[in-house]
Amino acid sequence: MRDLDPAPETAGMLLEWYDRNARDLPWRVPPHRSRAGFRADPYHVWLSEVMLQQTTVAAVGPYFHKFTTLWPSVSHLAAAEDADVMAAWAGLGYYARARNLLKCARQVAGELDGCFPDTEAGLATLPGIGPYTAAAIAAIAFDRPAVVVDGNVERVMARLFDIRTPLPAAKPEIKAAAAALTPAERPGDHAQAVMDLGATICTPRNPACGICPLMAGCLARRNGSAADLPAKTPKAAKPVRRGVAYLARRADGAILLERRPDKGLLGGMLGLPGPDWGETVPAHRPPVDAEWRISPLVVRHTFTHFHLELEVRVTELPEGAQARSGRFHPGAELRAGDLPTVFRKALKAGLAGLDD
DNA sequence: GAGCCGTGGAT
DNA sequence: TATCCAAGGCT
Repeated sequence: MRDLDPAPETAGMLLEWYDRNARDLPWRVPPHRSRAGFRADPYHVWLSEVMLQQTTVAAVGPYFHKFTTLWPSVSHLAAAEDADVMAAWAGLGYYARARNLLKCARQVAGELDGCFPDTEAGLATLPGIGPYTAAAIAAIAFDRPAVVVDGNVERVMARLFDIRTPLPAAKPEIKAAAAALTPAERPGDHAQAVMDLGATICTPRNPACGICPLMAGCLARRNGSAADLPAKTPKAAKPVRRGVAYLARRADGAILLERRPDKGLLGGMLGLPGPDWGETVPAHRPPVDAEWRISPLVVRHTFTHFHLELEVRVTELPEGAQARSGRFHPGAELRAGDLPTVFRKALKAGLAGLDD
């Protein structure tokens, strides 16, 4: 591994930049208060960090507000109903995070007296808290000099040290670089400073090197490689999967929904019934024996690793109708916002087909 | 290590 | 339209 000594003034310049340019985020203690010794509520740090996993600040904002309003502490969250938490998370994606969030909350409330562990190792034992999140909470909430490495840090380090090894093979080298830069003082602000820098200046495309506080010491800028870093091994193309979703509406307006199994795609979430999605639509029976019509609107949706084309079939049923599985949700309690996005789209397409 | 797991915005 | 990508974790 290459020698990765940053210029001695680099970390200090980064913190000075952060003191002047830190973004105002709902879960953040601003630098002037951090310097005065104030720390963020560990519950807020944990909740925001889990929500921010592979998710933009803009998307997280309303969800963070909703969760902290509904459940002001980890103990409140631990006491919540599973279905309420999954419904509140609907639309944010990566639903295993919501299931692990509840597991973690119940573990903290039930076994740890409502207090999060204050060390990186302790945090890392909890569900949904991996290497990044453990380090981030330890640094931000508990002032531990943990080495925080997320996608922003990877990009900033790859450029600062002109690391051309492609990810993920470059991870050890990048971790060493981040460790060499992490200060003993204000490690939480330092971590947030690197991430803010990556989000606003050292961006994936068109990095604003001209206004970067670290421009003097940046090897990629000197070598002209900044725009090409970090290198990544190419990803596989997304295949197309096909499926059918059934929208059954009773005369009283209730709609048939199923809760999906806890594991796998959209695990634990409500959805429209239908066969599993695959290269072709498998032979199957509809959830109710009825006359089904095909909505003219095909739903297209892209997941992490495949494109989906979903046909929506619709029917109207008498008031007392029964289904083989799932539950009819009265129109009054049915909120499209409680569904994952693909089923919000399917519901909309199906209702248009029913009402045309 | 590599596949699985969402979504919406930017380019 | 197609691709990339965002404060990753789990298996």
